[in-house]
Amino acid sequence: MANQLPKNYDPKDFEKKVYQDWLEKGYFRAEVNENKTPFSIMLPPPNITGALHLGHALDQTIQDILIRYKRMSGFEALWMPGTDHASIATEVKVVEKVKEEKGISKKELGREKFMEEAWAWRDTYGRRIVEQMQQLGSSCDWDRERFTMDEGCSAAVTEVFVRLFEKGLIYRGNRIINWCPDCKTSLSDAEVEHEDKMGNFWHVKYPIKGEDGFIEIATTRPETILGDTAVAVHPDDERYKHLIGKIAILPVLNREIPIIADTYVDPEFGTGAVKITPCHDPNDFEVGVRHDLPQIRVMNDDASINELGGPYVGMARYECRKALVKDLEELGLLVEVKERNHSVGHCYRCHTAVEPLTSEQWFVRMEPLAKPAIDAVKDGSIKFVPERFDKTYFHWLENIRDWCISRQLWWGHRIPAYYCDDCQEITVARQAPDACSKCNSTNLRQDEDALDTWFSSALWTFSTLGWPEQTPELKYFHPTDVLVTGYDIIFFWVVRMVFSSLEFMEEIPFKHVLIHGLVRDAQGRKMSKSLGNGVDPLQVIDEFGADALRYTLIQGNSPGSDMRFSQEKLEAARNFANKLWNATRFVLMNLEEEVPTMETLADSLALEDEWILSRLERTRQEVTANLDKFELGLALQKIYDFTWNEYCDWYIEMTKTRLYGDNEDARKTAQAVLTEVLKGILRLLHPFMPFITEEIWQTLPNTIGSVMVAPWPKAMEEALKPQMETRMEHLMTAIRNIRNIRAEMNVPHSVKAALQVVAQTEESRQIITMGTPYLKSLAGIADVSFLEKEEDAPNLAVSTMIPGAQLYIPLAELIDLDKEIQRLEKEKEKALAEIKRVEGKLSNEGFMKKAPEKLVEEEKAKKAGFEEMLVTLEKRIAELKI
RNA sequence: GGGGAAUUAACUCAGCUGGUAGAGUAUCUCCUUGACGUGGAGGAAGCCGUGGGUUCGAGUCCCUCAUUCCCCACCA
Repeated sequence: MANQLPKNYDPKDFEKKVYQDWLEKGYFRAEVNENKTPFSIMLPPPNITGALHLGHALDQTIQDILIRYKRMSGFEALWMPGTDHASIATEVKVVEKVKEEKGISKKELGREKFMEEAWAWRDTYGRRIVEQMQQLGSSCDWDRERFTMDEGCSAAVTEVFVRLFEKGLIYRGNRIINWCPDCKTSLSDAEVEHEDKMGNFWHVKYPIKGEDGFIEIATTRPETILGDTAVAVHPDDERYKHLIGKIAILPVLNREIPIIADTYVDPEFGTGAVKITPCHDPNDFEVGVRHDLPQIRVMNDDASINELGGPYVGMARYECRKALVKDLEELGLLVEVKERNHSVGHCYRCHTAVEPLTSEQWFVRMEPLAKPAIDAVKDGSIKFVPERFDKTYFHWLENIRDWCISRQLWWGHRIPAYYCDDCQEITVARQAPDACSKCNSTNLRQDEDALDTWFSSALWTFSTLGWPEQTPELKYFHPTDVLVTGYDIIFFWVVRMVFSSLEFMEEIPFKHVLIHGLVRDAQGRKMSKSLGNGVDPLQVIDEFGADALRYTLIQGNSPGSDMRFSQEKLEAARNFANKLWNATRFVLMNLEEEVPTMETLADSLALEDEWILSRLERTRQEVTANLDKFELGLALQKIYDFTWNEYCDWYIEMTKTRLYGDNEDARKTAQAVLTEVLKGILRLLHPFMPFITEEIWQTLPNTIGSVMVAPWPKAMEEALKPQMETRMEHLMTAIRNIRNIRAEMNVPHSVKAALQVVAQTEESRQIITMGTPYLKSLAGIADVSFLEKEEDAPNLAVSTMIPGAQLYIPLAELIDLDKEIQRLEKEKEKALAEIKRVEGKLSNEGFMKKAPEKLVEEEKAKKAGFEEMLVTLEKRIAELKI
């Protein structure tokens, strides 16, 4: 007897060991191998800020399935892992840590020391994330692990910056940007989340200089009044035409500001007169440029009011708002306050309300880069799965504005720009220059700012493969095959990878973008810290195992849509693993020392052997097709159905007669097929549930090495046996019907019935003959006999049928006649309904003319079948009624 | 304001290119049959959101409406 497994499936017994074994054997390693076709996926690098959550688990499970599937299919499969420095998020965390441990600010600590702290953080948390990924079973090539701030990635970042600068696609300028007063840094448009909030709409009147009148404006942010440098009206607005060119007096500050005409103003909106604050509103900034208005920025970096804010200096922005509104009221200049729904931008990291303000920053000119990125998707070079996400992608790129890439942070790639203190020249260079390129001064300062995190992740597909060097890896593995990510970061990342790769590699970064949804809690809510409904993947793994977690995340999930995560689903997944585990135990305990392979069988295959092998091949075909179309949920469902419903519920049960019988050849054949099909299941299931499949694989005879590197099952057209499948279907129908009758008649288990069969066709006779052992073992039949003529059929019996044969079970002493008549009447109703339905179709001229011939034939055959059934039923009922 | 998605059995969701509706969970009945009670056998349960259209035929394609959700947007 071969190996044994413990009675209950307990993943804790082996998951760690199995993973360790894979690692040691180097199975995750991918090399440049010209004899194989490459297949590569770049892991979206998790942030080093924290722990893995279920979203990561989903993201990585999908990638691991694809990678394992391709690896088994003979590709040189590279899954490149890594982590992201997450500039803002990490800096905030490290600042907090420093404050807590040392009681000082980052400025007090100094740049150098601060960076040391941040690197220490990276070491700790970067390591932790890798460990977590390994628990999940992720088969990344860890030898190639990268970090967005490692030497190579940093060199790529500098190279890209310099090249874009030289090409005129990066520039420095004083523009309106999004400012987070809490993180104290600028943000790109993508990093701002807009939220609709109920707020006030304050109507304020500004006096007109030298006149008695006023001009009334409306604002949702009164504190920005301090920075007003004009009032604008529409040039055609009759109400205000006479005021154009006059001077308004800014309340409280008493600054004189012009009343100007600009078509930007919508006369229908608000009062039709707009306060213009060039430093604190993007539109006003444009108006200001057009009219050459002064720029007065009234806020500090923490959004408090600066010295230009007159009496409000030092106040926080909302404090100032309150005070100013009060003052306006006292001055009699506040006309009214209306309630108004408007959208307020928030920082995507700390959720503080973002302040638009002017600031000196670095930008990437987007228009020339966006165009080729749009084309790459339009011409089908890059495909989104599901397709609809290309709309999101196009919309974003078609409306894109220049990308603000500088951040007022230390943790990140420092901008390679050097300022000359003497002549103010800016030198952008790959290496710190010794002297100013213009005046040769050595009074140079490097820009203090760091780059947007996404600037470096945009290069991820090629910076990780050695770019700007033309390494063999880069040539071999790029473009990558699939990018797997959530729909929430299409803007942040996908878009930027595409234009970066097109610009610098002159090719697409990936061929497919597989988009998945969010993992929500059982009530469908987003998982979040504040709700406290987050689920820790490690805890799930601890309780149910990584395989069950992976199963839960994939089962019933279709690309692009969100999913709910619940305890019940985990239990179902665990139960499936347990089922497979026990099926294996069954196989193992029935094997003998020598197990023949499929090639060395002495006996011919039985009906159920051919059937299960045919079904396995069909399943293989479907699963492979599904995987190729990224339909992972469907693929898994099919493996599940085959394993549980066909292999366990039918095939295993049917082999028992041979396994426990005296015929050694038949016994060995059953053993061989049981093992063979189980191996097939393990290989198909391995990408989804790597641990249990490996653990089981190792216990089976005639396996070499690991299931992880076993070949994906090859096509075996010759295994398809449609006739056997049909025969089995009929036999299964017979067995089910008899079981059904027994259940309805409440026949005790101990009572074995005789079965008498009237077979009209040779085929049905064969099915019953071949199926006799199974009718006995699975349907509680004592013996089977054939009747020559229908007239010989017993009267006091229950009956059922399969195509071509009537089956009688004489249970005279047990059956309730009325009940049986009732049962038959019900069947008759069903048959009548079916005949009616089919007749309807067949008498439909259109159907007969236009439907495919095959379908018409099928319907005709069905009709004949039901009519035959009806005749038999009617006869039976008549007989019983006597 | 623009775009997208969802609406299928009590619950959570599948359902590819149109051909008589599926799974898991829950529920009901029975079963300690030599892998598994994390199990086995059987059952009940669906006008596939509304109204129209295309078609011989629509859960599946097109339009309308309703409800819910998501994304985008410089409505001062």
